[in-house]
Amino acid sequence: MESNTIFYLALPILTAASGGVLDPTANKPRRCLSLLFDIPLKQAFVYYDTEDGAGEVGKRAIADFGRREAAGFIVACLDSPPEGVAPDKIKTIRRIVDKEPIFGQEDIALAEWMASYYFCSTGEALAAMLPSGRRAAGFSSFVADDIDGIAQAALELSAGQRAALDAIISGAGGGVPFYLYGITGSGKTEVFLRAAEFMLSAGKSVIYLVPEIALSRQTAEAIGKRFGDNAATLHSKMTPSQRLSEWVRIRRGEAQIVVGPRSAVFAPVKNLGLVIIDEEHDGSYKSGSTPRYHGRQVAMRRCAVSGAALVMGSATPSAEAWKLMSDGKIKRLELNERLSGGSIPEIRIVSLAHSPSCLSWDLKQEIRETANMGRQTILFLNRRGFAYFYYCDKCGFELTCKRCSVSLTWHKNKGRAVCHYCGYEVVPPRACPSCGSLEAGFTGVGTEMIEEETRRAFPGLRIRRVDADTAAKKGGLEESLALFRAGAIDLLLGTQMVAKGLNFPGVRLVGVVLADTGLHLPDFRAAERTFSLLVQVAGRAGRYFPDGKVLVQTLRPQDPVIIRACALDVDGFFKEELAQRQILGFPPYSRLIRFTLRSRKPEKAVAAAHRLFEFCRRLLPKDADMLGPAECPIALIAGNYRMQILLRGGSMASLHAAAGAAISAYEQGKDANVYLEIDVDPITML
DNA sequence: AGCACGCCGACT
DNA sequence: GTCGGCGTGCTC
Repeated sequence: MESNTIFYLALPILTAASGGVLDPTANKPRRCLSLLFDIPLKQAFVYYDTEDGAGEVGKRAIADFGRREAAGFIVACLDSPPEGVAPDKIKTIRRIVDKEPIFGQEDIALAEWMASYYFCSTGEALAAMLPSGRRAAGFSSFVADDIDGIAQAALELSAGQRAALDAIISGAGGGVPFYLYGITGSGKTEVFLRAAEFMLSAGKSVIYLVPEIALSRQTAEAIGKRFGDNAATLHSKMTPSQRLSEWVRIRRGEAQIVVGPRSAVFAPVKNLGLVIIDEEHDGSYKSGSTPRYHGRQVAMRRCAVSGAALVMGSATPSAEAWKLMSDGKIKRLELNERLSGGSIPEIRIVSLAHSPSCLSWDLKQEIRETANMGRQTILFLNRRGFAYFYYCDKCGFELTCKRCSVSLTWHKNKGRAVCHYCGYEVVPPRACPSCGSLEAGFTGVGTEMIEEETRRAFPGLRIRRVDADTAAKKGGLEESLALFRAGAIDLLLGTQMVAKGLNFPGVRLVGVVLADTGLHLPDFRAAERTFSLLVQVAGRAGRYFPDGKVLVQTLRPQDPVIIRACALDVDGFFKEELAQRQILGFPPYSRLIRFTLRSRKPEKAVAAAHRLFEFCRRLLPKDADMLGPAECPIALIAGNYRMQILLRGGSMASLHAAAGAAISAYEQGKDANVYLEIDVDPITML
């Protein structure tokens, strides 16, 4: 502020009598604070501390920053202004926010590690570590609450559970993470909870990570029942101030077990002994905005630094975890008995090829039968909106990129099908390249369309659709689920969100409307996601309704992914999938760094992408290559055109170093109107 | 990132 | 004549 200068110039005359300029301490160097802000600038800003010298490392401070006021994180205290900063430019802190530091030295070290690994600023990393710092934006995930199972300890453990628990608490891994692998209902949760109880009794703290959607108030309550005041939860329905008060409780050491989504990995627990990652495969562990960290990666770092144990678990591990288990870098603990009594339901594959409707005759028949029995149906669509892909109705042929093995996406304005990994494009063939049929082209399905058809086919049924739009209204999803549980709805239709209804006692039939929609996404993880989703649906469904049925509709009943998912053949799936990944050079056989360049002007984004590409090309290690530059699958978002470059290498260390060098070179003389986004270990590439 | 300054197009 | 678009530059 200019007024500051004026104020100081005017001050001596007014205050000379009371000390002011004549004060002998006036020339003494003043104590300075180094602040980091939650902005993409990788630079600290120096301020004078307040008169009382309340500034301390780890506290937040409000300061005049540019033309506004902002809260910064104090990361250093200095006895005098540092060289290189003009002393007359230094302003004084407005006020100190915290009575006690909210970050310790180890937290700042973790933020610095995040900043270097994820190419963000340390200030952004610190902000992400606070409960109310950034909005926790969760996406797809899949866990039906097992409230009773959490609240009450099982009386006796199975042999498998006992063995797994013993391995974990004896520290048999010697620093190697554990993986609890077992079908739904095999009692993973109980092992997690017992391991947690053991750590607590040993005076150590526990962080229990769950997917975003799993963290309802009910789950939190069940955990509270089991652990009492010892537990802190950070769920999505909490207000920022509630989260902060939980945070403070944890930091004071009043809660030793913290349950929460990915951001809970930063919980400021004392004496961390164990981190649990439930449903390890879940995509919501990866942050979708800066800093784009992966909860699992941060957990591994925290555990490595602190010596804490790490235990993950899922019925459908990620391909990364599966490979690490095969290589012996993660210790696999297998649970293969089904404890909860439920049996695997009948899972039937129904072909939807040549069907004029998206509800097959078989599915309609089963819906009718279920309704006649007075029972309920769930129709499940694994992708919302419309997914367009080239498909031959006659032979099932699908147009994919030869280099990347992902579906090509239809570009109406270009009149071409484009690969969003490498940029390859073709004019879609008029006739099917495989069988010559003319019944080939771009097709798609969506929830609205299915709702319409279902209502037409079953005018007597009480049908409810839940998706992102309807659930966005407050209580929309909860209300629908409550009505469904109460039997006031006969058929529930929707995306992932309906999963919580899978274990309701009235449900008899689960119909997966189109199992292969996900398979057509331009993403090398498409098969993995589809597989995981189907196995989870089948597993959950069979848990509580032994007479239940699962009908899986697909355009490709012969697809091995679909067949293996319906047979719950996890080993078979990964054997083939990993072989495929190895051939194509995708993770887990390589590591990826993704650059996204966005700009108002398409040509600027393109030019910037090519400039960055050149730097990368010159700096890339020998075991690395690049895909792109290509348009992003969603090329235009909010008026910004987006281009992407994918770096792919054998080791993250060398790839990361090259990426860092390329970014620095690119930043010199870059176009101000192009924004570069960096995603290390990306999991979605839309 | 956010915010102000500054310079060119369609409106009360 | 002005309101308002977004390109440019800066933040101790």
